[in-house]
Order: sequence, then C-alpha cells, then structure tokens
Amino acid sequence: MAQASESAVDRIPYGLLLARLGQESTARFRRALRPLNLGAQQFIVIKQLQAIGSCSQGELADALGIDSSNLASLTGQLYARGLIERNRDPSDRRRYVVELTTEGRQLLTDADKAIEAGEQDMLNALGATEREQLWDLLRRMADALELCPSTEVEACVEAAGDQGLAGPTSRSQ
Amino acid sequence: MAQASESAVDRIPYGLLLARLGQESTARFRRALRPLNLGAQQFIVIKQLQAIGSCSQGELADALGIDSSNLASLTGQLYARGLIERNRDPSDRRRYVVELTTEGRQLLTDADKAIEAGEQDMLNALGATEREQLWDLLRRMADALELCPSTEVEACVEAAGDQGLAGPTSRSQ
DNA sequence: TATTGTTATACTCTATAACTATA
DNA sequence: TATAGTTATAGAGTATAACAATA
Repeated sequence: MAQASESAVDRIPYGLLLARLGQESTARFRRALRPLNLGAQQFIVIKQLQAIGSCSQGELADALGIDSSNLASLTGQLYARGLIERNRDPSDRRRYVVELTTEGRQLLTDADKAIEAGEQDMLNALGATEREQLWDLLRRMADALELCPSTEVEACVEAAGDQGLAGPTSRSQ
Repeated sequence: MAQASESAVDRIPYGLLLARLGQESTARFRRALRPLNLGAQQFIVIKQLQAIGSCSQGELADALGIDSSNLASLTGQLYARGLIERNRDPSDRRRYVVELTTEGRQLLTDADKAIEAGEQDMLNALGATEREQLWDLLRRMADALELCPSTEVEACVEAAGDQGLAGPTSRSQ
C-alpha cells in the first residue's frame, strides 16, 4: 500500500474533501429547496423517512446521525406543516412512531425535482460507470457507519453481517 | 406494505449521502480538534492554505467555497492566534496575502494526528484500492466544481479574465 | 432507575447587506 | 465605478444539559 507517507502534507485528507463536497451539496439543497419553503435538514429527514418507512424518532435520529434533541425540533416543524404524522407506540407510549403523510410524499416529489439539476451538475465530471462506483463506495461507507440506511432493516440492525444473518429484525443495542 | 410512489424513491440521492457523510466528517473534525482549540472551519482553512500556499483571501474563499465575509472572520481568528500571516499585496494594497506561520504549520501537524483515527474509522469499510478510487472520484468532482484545489494554479485559474498577463500570482510548481 | 422525547441554551456555520479603502 | 476585505446581523445546524412522562 503506497500511502504516501513521505509527508502528511501532499494530500488533502479524505475527510476534508468529503466535508467540503458535503457542504456544497447541502448548500445546493438549501438554494433549490427554498422556493418550497423546506430547509436542507427538513428535506434530509423526510427523504430518509421515505427510504426506511415508519420508525421511532430515536431510530430516525440514529439513522441520520442527528442528535435526538435536534430531531425533535425538526419533526415538530414537519408535523406542524402536516408533512409527517406522529403517533404513540401502543406497546410503549414513550415512543413516537413517525411516518410521511400524503402531503409529505407529494412535497418530496417536488423536492426531488428541485434538487435534480444541482445534483447532476455536481456529478458532471463523472461518467455513468464512475457514478455507480461512487455510489457504491459512499453507500458502503455510510453502511459501515450506520448512516442513511436504505431500508428499515439496516436502520435497526447493528452490525449484523450482510449475508444470511438477516433473520429477525433484532433490535438490540 | 403499499407499493407507494417508489418510482423516484428507490435510491437516496448522491447529494444526500454526500451531505450526511460530510456532516459526519465535520463532526469528527470538531471532536478531534477541540483539544487543540481549533474549529472545523478553521482547520479546513489552514489545511487548504497548506495545500495551495500563499494566496489572497479572495482566492482562498473561492477555493473553499466559503463566503468571503465569513472567511474574513475566520482569518481574523487565525491571525489573532498567530497561525497565519497577512500582508498587503504591494501591487494592489486592497489584497491581503495570507500565509501559514511556523506555528500554523506546527499546529497543523498536531491536527493531522488528531483527525487520523476518525479518518481511518470512516474509511474502514473500504480496501486500499477502493480508497484510491474514492479519492480519485471525489477529487475529480471537487476539481470540476473548483473546490479544494490541490495546487495554487488551480486556485487561481478562475481568476483568468481581466488579465492581459499572467501577473504576479503565477508561480509554477 | 433507565429510556423516549422535549425544551432551553450556547456555539458554529452560512448568507446577505452595508461599509472602507483602494483601484 | 468596481474590487478586496470588513463588520453586523439573521438564520440554519450542532452539542449539552435539564426535564417530563413512561417503562
């Protein structure tokens, strides 16, 4: 492995590239979503909710790596706007089960359109194959960090191996 | 489970993955750098400065995609702490030429060590070859967006417009 | 007592406009 | 007039602690 240890200087660290690219992406979200009166974090929350389906606020906060206290205010705003529904879990009344409403899904459709252009523009330098590569690499990083799960299962399973072990949605932590 | 509008749903968009991964990376920077009393953005600024060498604040702001008004306060803090030097460009006294000081370089060495663990942890899911792939893909995206240039040349390229000559900023490398 | 979610608060980061000093 | 940088300010995002209700 030629990890260029000659000088720690020559390369901007991965995390820095990731941080800047992420900030750029967030900025594009903000600009694109402003006409919809939707904040970047609000979008991220409902988009994630769309991906994993209904879950508790704690699970959602965990999936997004957002502090639960901050998620509380986000879900509060989304609920006030009728984009999500919140119901107490009958088996544990402390838990709030959150879920997209029809309005939420509709807005998400508009939001997806709104961010499309900026999205494509950011990927402009890469060909189709490379985009797939990038997707795969980012997804695997996110999976390993338990960030932005694609399915409800991933959201709840700790570090269960990807193969076979998918049995019951054991929720132990 | 209703097969609801999954049409455009199937995938979390690139930008969302990028945004979350970037936020995670920034969060790790913050935690790792706190003992050094260095903010994430402060680190990003001096790290970028290390990469491209001395340049004007405007060029630096442009390279990082940070608004120049915000960069002004960042460089103010860094200067107050003796991490960077600021000198007026003799040929245009409006311009501030910023540059790392010896102390700045030293702190950067410590900062690099501090973020190392979190950096590796984030890349844990990827093998050596895949890390190189990821680096290449991210770098090309950033290059196309003129973000986080690796060299001074890249940082100044966009400034090509009102120039009849390469001017005083040209410094081959 | 531990956990789910809420409120409050402080801090960091981002965006915009008004201002200065040079050009 | 236009440009480089600064200041001020409002808004968005993050981190922590204290709290209520439930388990």
